Amino acid sequence: MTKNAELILNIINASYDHLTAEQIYLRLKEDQVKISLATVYNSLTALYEQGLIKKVLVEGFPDRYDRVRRHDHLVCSRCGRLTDINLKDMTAALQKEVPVPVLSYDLKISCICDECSKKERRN
Amino acid sequence: MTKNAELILNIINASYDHLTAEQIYLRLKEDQVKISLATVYNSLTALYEQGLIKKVLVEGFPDRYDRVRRHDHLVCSRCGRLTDINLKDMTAALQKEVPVPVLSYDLKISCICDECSKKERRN
DNA sequence: ATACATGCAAATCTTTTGCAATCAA
DNA sequence: TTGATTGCAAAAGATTTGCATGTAT
Repeated sequence: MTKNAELILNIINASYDHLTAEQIYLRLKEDQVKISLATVYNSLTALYEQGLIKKVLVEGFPDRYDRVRRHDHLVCSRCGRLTDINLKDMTAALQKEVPVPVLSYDLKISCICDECSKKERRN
Repeated sequence: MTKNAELILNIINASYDHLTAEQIYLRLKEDQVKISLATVYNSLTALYEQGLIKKVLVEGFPDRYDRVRRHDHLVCSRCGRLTDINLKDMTAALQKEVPVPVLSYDLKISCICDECSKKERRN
């Protein structure tokens, strides 16, 4: 684990913001860390392959990075905002329906976030 | 709805294969349809915006296109293969846990497909 | 005639890679 | 010294776009 990778892992684990590679890069620069975007990407890939972080893919947005602790997501269908939600683990229930071993699952719930709701009510 | 868009919609609705834009393009060419890849992409975007098809995003794979009828997916974590699975609609149950209206949800179950299981047992 | 659909090539965006320079053990 | 890490710039892959041309009503 390189020092840079550790910094990046800390940022991800300390934030609920589902940051993109570029946002992580900018945050590091703000903190006066001398690093390139390529190194951010490479470190993210390494962390991902070690299972230390997760990726969240949403149509129309660059990959966002996330903690590994199990949780689900609300996705705003207007602005793409991701919000964590802690639902009960469904692995066992899903396993009853699936003919092969369930390794994990990914649940995204589509909704309209408060901010976008307000915006729409104004118009 | 243009003739090309209709052809593409028919391909998607007639296949369980979760085709990529390029695969759709190749399938059309096989059928002697004169069309460009750009038009395939443009038509897919139009169909998607009209809510007539869905996209399936999986890490490391180009977008794949799918029917709109509600169903969930098994995703092979080795080869990326997508398999439809018909689980009970969970919208009502999720709504009880979520403080904003649930528009829809997307559930991907990670597993290892039969073919990859066999391959691994051989080695 | 008008508006839309098409195809091509170029542009875009995100991410990955080759490689030389640098750093750390 | 040796091997890993870094940064840069270039490449890559997927998708979108500008624009001139073609098509259908």
